[in-house]
Amino acid sequence: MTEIVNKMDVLKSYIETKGLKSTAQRDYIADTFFKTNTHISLDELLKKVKRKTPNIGYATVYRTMKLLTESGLAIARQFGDGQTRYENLPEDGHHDHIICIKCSRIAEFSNQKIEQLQMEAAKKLGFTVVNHKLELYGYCPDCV
Amino acid sequence: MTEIVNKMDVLKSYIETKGLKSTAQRDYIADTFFKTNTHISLDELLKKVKRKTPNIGYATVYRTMKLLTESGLAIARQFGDGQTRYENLPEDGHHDHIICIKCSRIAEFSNQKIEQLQMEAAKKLGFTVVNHKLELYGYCPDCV
DNA sequence: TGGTTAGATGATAATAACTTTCATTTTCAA
DNA sequence: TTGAAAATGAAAGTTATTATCATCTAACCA
Repeated sequence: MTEIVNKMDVLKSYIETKGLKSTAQRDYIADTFFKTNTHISLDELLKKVKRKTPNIGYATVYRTMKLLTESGLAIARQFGDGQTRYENLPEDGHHDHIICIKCSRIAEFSNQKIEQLQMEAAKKLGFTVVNHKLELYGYCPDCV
Repeated sequence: MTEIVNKMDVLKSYIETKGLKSTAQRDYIADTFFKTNTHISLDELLKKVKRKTPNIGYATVYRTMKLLTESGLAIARQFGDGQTRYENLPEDGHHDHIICIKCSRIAEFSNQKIEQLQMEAAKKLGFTVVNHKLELYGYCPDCV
């Protein structure tokens, strides 16, 4: 609950900083997204939003998610199915994904040791890491 | 040199197994791709191929890369620029990528310890890993 | 070897996802 | 309140990918 309020506040302040205006549509789309746990696509989010407000258009959802991505409140990801999927900013820090190649189920995990080794590997090449993406592909317990 | 011959042989046997026919166009596209070190897009590969055989069409390049991907000789990747890029099957085992978010330079690295930790993390969730993708994003030595 | 046929090709059309445009509506600071 | 700036929704435009279709060609066989 406090989570949702906080994200909304972050969004509000981002909007204010950028000199944008707040609208009912954007608020509702953002709120709906913030309450989502899955990696949602634009079409899926649009469908969800339309249940209560049928007159919202695809473009508005698109623009809202673009804004949320810019502000760091959403993360855009490509899992290889040809669609961009949006993920909520995790409260408890970064996590990685493991995707079942049979049923498409996505589980999450995080491993501090891996992160550390990544940093070290990058450093060796003279790179500075600001972000990373780790995806494992395999079979989930139900599909093995 | 032997590398290219081997990959061609693998392709030939894959074609035979599947009951397909061999063609000059496909051979030339595959050969060109095998000699490529970069993560090449369809358009880039088409351009390369057209230098010697201008009458080859996009569709043939597309279909050839699809075939190479199916046969495991190429790896399709999405680095987030909206295009699928194809990478040669590495001789020396799997590697990961580190991408400069300023100049787009892509460096490669591999770390056995990371791979091992991935396996362990997956196992904890009951998953079996068959593949993975690790990308670090940051600044390269020239762009820091 | 020539005929047959299933696969391959190249041009083009069709999709699908994403992005932009534009007329209109809404927000909000003065 | 009002007017400039931003937002919206519908629709059009892009871009990359995939499918279609009329030939063409490889490869097997009589």
